[in-house]
Amino acid sequence: MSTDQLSVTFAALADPTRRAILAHLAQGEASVTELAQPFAMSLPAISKHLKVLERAGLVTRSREAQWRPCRLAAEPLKDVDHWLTQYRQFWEQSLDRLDDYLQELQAEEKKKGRKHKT
Amino acid sequence: MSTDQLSVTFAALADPTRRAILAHLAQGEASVTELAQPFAMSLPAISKHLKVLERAGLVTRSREAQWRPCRLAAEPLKDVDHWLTQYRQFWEQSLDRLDDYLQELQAEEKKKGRKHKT
DNA sequence: CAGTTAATTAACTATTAGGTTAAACGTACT
DNA sequence: AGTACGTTTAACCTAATAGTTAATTAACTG
Repeated sequence: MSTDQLSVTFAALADPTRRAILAHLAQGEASVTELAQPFAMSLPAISKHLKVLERAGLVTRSREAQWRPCRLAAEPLKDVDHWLTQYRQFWEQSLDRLDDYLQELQAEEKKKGRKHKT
Repeated sequence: MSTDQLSVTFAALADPTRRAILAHLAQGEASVTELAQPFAMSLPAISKHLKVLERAGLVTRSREAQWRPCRLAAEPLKDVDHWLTQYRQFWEQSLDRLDDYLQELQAEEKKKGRKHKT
């Protein structure tokens, strides 16, 4: 795996379990066992997923007695969002083209309408 | 690797070579050799990267004589953008909090101001 | 038809990812 | 001190990634 920040972030996001964990954390802090609960997967597996998320900077952890509560950290997602901006025109553009097309259709309809009226 | 669309897309993006290829294609259509040119990497390696991008739906290809020109397809990026929306509040929120803080400071300033006036 | 150019496929190698079970660690409870 | 709870580490397995070189396919060119 590449080690640049964006690659590490994308790699971390390329797993449904990890994305589900992030979604859970979006609701607020949670312990490892809590996070593991929805999955048919051993605790060490979840622990590894968390480590991946942590290395990507998407999760931070504190210590509280024997628990290691996890929190969402959104900065890398912000970076992804920023990276996306250079491509946004490509789907907005096609919407614009669809818009153009629809407007053209409407214009056509108007013409026909006029024709029918005359 | 997981086979759901989003995982496949993120995995495809988790490589700097592939992201550079996308950036190149954002400038317009290009052949495999053209795309390979900036990299110190064999052609088959690029071919494989292109296949990954193609499977993720990020690139489409046509045939033109012995060339197989590649084009950017942005739909999966749109999906990523959409997925991100559920997290946008997390970095906008912190800006809001900064906003709140600044407003509080201002309010404080006003109070002081009033005090001085009275 | 022979040769050249563009790209892919095949076969191989090394590394990493994602999972397992079993053992160890750290803290709290009695 | 001993036990229970929450979590991580160790050791291992399998499959997938990312790269290589060599051979192959496909289309144009003289």
